Amino acid sequence: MRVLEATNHTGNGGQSAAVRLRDPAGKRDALLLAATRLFARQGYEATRTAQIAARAGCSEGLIHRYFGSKKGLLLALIKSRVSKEVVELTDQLPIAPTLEAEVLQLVEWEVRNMWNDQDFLRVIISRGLVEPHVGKVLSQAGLSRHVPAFVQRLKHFKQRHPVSDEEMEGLAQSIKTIGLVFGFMRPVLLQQDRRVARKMATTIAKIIGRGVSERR
Amino acid sequence: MRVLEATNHTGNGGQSAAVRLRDPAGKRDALLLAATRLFARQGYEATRTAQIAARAGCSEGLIHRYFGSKKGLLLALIKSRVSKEVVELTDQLPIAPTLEAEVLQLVEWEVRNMWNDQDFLRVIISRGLVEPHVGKVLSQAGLSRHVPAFVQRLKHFKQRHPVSDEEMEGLAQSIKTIGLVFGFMRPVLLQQDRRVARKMATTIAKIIGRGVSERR
Amino acid sequence: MRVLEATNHTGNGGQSAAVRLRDPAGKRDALLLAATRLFARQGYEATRTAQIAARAGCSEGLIHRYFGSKKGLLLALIKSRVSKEVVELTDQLPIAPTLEAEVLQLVEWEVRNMWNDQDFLRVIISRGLVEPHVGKVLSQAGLSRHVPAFVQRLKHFKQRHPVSDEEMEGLAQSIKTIGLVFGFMRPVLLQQDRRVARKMATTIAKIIGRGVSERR
Amino acid sequence: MRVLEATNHTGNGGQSAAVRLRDPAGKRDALLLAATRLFARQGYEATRTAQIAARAGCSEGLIHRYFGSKKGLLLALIKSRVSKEVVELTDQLPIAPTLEAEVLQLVEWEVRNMWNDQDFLRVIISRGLVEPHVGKVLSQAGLSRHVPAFVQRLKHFKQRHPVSDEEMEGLAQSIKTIGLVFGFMRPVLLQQDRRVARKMATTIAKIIGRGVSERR
DNA sequence: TATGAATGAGGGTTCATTCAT
DNA sequence: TATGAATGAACCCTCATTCAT
Repeated sequence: MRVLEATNHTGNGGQSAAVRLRDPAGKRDALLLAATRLFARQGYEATRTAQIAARAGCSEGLIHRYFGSKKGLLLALIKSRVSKEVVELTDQLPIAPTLEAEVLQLVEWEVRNMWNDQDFLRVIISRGLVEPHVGKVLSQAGLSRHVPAFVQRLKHFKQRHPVSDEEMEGLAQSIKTIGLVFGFMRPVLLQQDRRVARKMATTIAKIIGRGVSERR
Repeated sequence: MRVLEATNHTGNGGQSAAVRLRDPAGKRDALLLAATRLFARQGYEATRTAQIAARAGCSEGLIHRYFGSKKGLLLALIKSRVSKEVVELTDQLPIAPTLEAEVLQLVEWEVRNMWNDQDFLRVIISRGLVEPHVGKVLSQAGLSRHVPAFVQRLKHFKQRHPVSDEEMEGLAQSIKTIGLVFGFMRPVLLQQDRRVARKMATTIAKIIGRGVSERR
Repeated sequence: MRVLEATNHTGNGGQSAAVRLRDPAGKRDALLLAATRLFARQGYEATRTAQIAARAGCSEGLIHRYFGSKKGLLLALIKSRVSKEVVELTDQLPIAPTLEAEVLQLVEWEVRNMWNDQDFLRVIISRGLVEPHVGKVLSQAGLSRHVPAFVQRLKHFKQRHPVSDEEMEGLAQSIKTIGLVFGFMRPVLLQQDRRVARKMATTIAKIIGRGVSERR
Repeated sequence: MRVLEATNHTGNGGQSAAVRLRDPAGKRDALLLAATRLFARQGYEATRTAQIAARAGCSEGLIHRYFGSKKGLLLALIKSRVSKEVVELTDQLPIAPTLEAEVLQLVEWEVRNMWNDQDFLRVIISRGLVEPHVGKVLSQAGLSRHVPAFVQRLKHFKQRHPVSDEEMEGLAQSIKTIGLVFGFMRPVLLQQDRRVARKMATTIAKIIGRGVSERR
């Protein structure tokens, strides 16, 4: 019972389905995809290489040919993810009219992102607790991603709401923090209802928004 | 790469190693302690029962006599921790004069607590990602602990700063959230400098404090 | 949940039941009894010393004090059985009027005996297959027991039915053989219906009886 | 007291031991063969999987790949034996001229067979005493095999020696019984001299033969 | 005498990795 | 290139035996 998650990556649509052998890049990707899912749900150690191969629809030996070892597969998986292009924030998210509204929409965006990235976060958080080397990449790929972009956007409101650089950084970090906790930790780890978590995130976002916009 | 961790952790000073001690409760505790430490640093799967026994200064067989299995040891460890008495908050932390100051001191207290509980958090977070059953206890033992007490304390300021119940809850949750991220996730998982993290927590605490105390 | 098969062996009926400690001979017997039953039903290797102690209502350590080791217990068990007094055959079984009737009643008696001795036979047969030393005692305690007595009884009919010594011996051995197979092997090992087996034994006994009494 | 039993039993003569042979069916058979021998001589429990693998000339892991577990190996061994084709009796054993001679030759044939099957009988008898499920197969594979064929052959003499169906069945069963006791139990279990046992079987066979052929 | 806490050698089994095909 | 049969190191666990109490 093989689950073929590997779809055509070569784009040679006309090829017979039965002769889909010889597709190195496709198998590589299939292995990465299968490993991400399985490592995320069962943990790295509890996942068997045989399982990964089965899910990817190829043989165990290929894991070693392509990635050298099970650990090599894990590292490749993380690397491939980290090097993924950062989506251009402004392209998909216009700046809000007020600072409070901006904080709110950024928090909501983050919460959504963290939820969508849950498989990767599961892998990297559980491994990061054990392998310091892996832990460090979480800064880049998880909790610092977009922070400069956030700061950039928040600066638009500096005129009306003069905020120190320190507070600006704090604000951006809060957004990431809330995203992590209410988009991932609570719904995924604690299995809290997702809507409840999102609601709470919104409430907090409002408090924070008020905290930076209101000045004595 | 096997780390052999000592043999005498029971603190029975100059006693010869060959002596066969008879101390059920002591050995039980020693095993729980050793397991907590090792599970925290290497992960549950990567920790060998032989290692735990060595660190606890007793034989491997005892793990199975007392806890049935390696997994039983993990569960006992979690249970014993969860059932630990919650420290009476007010006893050690007088209520601050202003709401802002209270928020600040609670955040600092939380950050400190999370840091001190890091071994337990490491274990329960990495296991919780894999075993849903374990994940659920984190709600009680980690992220909801003290929340009612926080709310209680914050109500003292209701007169001067009228805050809705929803916001009150959000406020308490923020404190836990900041504690988790800046007391544990950043310094432990991301290996960020502890003082930097604490500083950032303070900054955010101030923003939040202002957010609830200032009203339009 | 201890099964106390050990009843009072000291005969000091007046003793309080609660103070039944200190009864060496009783515990020894209880251990032998428990071991026989368990070795018989589960096999020697699969039986745990803890199980034996529990069934005998005493501690594991006692097995080693009394018998030195688990194997010592097995050997003691066999020895105690072998040295048991052979019941005087004639006391309970009057000689039949004819040779055929005598063969028949001896076969029936043997079949019954083998069935009653099944626990001991189970132990000694399964161990005998593995330990040559143990195997040898089966000759004495199982398949040769009473053979001389059988021959003695059958000689009463020599006058009317002149049978060679060789055939006399063969006749006695047949009786043992039928007893073993239809009193033990078939009902116990093959789980054949006991009455069916007994019936078959009777049929064969008659053929044999005829074989020695009829002469050309 | 560990007995190290060789390494090369596969009969692949001068081949280097380091060569990694690829021969699934061959290894499977080698494991079954090695296991039969070892289980027979030392008992199932006392036989180590490492020992079996060594004797079969392959690795321990293969036992689990092919048979799932040590117990699976035992069951496979029994099954493969039971399903073996029954040799056509008439092909190798012409019917004797008289009933007495026929009984005699069948007994001798059975005694020989039981002796030759001793390894399988050792395994199945000692296991059958412990596992009822296994015990049942002995009926088919041991003590009932050929019984119908015996009856068939004996019917040839019905004209001259009218024998009831019941006696016919008893006669066939006697032959199996004598075969088991004098071909296996006595020489193997009791270590009685084989020739002595065979002689005794012959004597009894004659008595029985006379018992069915002579009529009043 | 009797207990049962403690031991530790050794077992069956798993699984990442290798390599003949 | 791809496979999966074969390996073997190392794990968790069992249990007869020892010994402090």
